[in-house]
Amino acid sequence: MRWSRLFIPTLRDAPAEAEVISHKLLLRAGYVRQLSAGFYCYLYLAKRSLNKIERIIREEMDAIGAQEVYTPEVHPAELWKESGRWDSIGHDMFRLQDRWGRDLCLGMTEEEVMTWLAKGELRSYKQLPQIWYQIQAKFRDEPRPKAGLMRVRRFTMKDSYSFDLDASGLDESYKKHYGAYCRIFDRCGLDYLPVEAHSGAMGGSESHEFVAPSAAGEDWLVECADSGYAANVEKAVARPKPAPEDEPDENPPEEFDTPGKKTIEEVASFDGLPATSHIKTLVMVADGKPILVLLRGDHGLNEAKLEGILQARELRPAHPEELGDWMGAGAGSLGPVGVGPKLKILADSALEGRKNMICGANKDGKHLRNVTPGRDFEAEFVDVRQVEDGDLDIQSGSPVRLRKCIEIGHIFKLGYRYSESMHLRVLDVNGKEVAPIMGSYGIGLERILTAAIEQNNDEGGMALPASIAPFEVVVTPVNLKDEQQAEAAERIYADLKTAGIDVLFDDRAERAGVKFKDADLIGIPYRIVVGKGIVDGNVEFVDRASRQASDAKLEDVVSLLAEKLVPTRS
RNA sequence: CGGGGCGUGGCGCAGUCUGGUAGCGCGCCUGCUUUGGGAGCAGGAAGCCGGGGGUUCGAAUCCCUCCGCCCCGACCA
Repeated sequence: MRWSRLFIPTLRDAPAEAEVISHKLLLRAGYVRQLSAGFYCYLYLAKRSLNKIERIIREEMDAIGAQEVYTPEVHPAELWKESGRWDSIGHDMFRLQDRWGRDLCLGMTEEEVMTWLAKGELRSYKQLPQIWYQIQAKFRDEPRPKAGLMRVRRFTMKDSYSFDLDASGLDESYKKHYGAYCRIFDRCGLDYLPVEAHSGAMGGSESHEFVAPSAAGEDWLVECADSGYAANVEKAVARPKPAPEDEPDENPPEEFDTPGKKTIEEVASFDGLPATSHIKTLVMVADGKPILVLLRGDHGLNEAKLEGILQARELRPAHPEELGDWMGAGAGSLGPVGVGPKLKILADSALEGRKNMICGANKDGKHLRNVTPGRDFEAEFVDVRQVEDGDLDIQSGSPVRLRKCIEIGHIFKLGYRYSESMHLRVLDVNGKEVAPIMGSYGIGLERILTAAIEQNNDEGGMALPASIAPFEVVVTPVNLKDEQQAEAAERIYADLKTAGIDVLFDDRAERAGVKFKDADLIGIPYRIVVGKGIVDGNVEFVDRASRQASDAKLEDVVSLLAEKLVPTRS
């Protein structure tokens, strides 16, 4: 394409609304423009790049035998009522009504529609397994869209769904996706890794997230270099840093005054014991029912774990009034002694076997000392602790590390949740009705672009991997008024096109500096500069990412580039 | 939803405190010169100062109200 005819509105200054690097560069490089919060227009360059990502995904999905389909973005409410998610999802779902007042929603994921489709058509085990996928807009009314394309209200998703006769079949489908996802992200040139993940509102047993480490990410990845362990922090387990030995005495609990001391830190510095000797008492409300959750004073609650243990749909901290009603004291003076069996008490496993700890007395301004779990209160011990940097890995015993990352894909074993709730059945080999077992698998296309930019940029702009850059190479004549340069540049452009290379020809009547700056900004991986050297038959070949430049013969440059592109094309 | 910030030509900003009829840089258009890392000179176009209401002789500026955008938190497949 000839740059002079294209709409690539680059900016010298980043608009003030942009904070993260990828957002700034997407705007500056003329990739996107924002329509309103969480809604973006994709301009020519972004669309080209997304098309390439789409193509890679399509090739790899087709390669595992998945079949591409397309379902409507607007869904009738009935389907979502059938699965129960019309009520459980809440404000994240865009809802609307048609002219007759019938409830509809915009698709945020497609388990319901795909299960409906399967229900109408699948009759026999002989038709299984099936994997159906689509690449389509998804809508989620995020409470806070942010960071450019990172968290938006309309995005493009590759979503696929597998239907198998039994668990081992699902294993197969799951493995196929796992492999396809690795190949997709490899081909997109991302630094990424699969991690064990929390299956959240999707339900189901096994789940992996594919994450791209990046400071701009919103998720935390827990990893251990020695064992290779990697998990989302929502799911991660590790051994906590040990607490000092407890006092061995066998004294009963004793109340003492702690006027105005509310946080663990305040109480600890008041009573002189370390935070690890305190019990943090939280009152959570799970589907309307109060639960007491206990943690070591220096630990934090992992709500995802708790939600999983309780199988709760909705989990929230208790309101201050509720604390008064249930506990007789406010936050900062709560404790488990004397509370059971009225309230269910869950204690984090780090409290198991501990003695003589300090907790709130359920009287404002008072705490108890010499509190021993198991003796002074009964609790069920569970893992509800949020893993922290420096905790010890279960396998290797080495410290784990926390890193921020961007979630780019997620695969779930759904089990029978949707086939049961929506009554999907096929006949098995004995002529008996059975529910197929399902999996669902998603990739966010814009997240791939965002992660690629976050991972590949410098002060000059983006340096996208060749496989997903909008163009593979830009041809830059330094001075178009120089006939020899103009002619050579035209010829290289034509030859590159003939060779099937995705080439952008910067034929604009701009000075060389402007062209270089723009080419760097929009992130084209290779640049061929046609300048004064052309009198000796030389052009310059520049690698965007490394900024390394070398001379090449005019007649060699096309094959030189073609060779470099080979690994990016498979 | 709670807290904070912002809204002035396409982009970045000043002007608002102390009311007097809008300015700077970049970009854009025309011409000439220039041509290897965002050129120079000359000329030019472009703004209901987010919307509405009020105060005032007079409002970008003061008051009320609504809207939008960004950040932190809550939330989040």
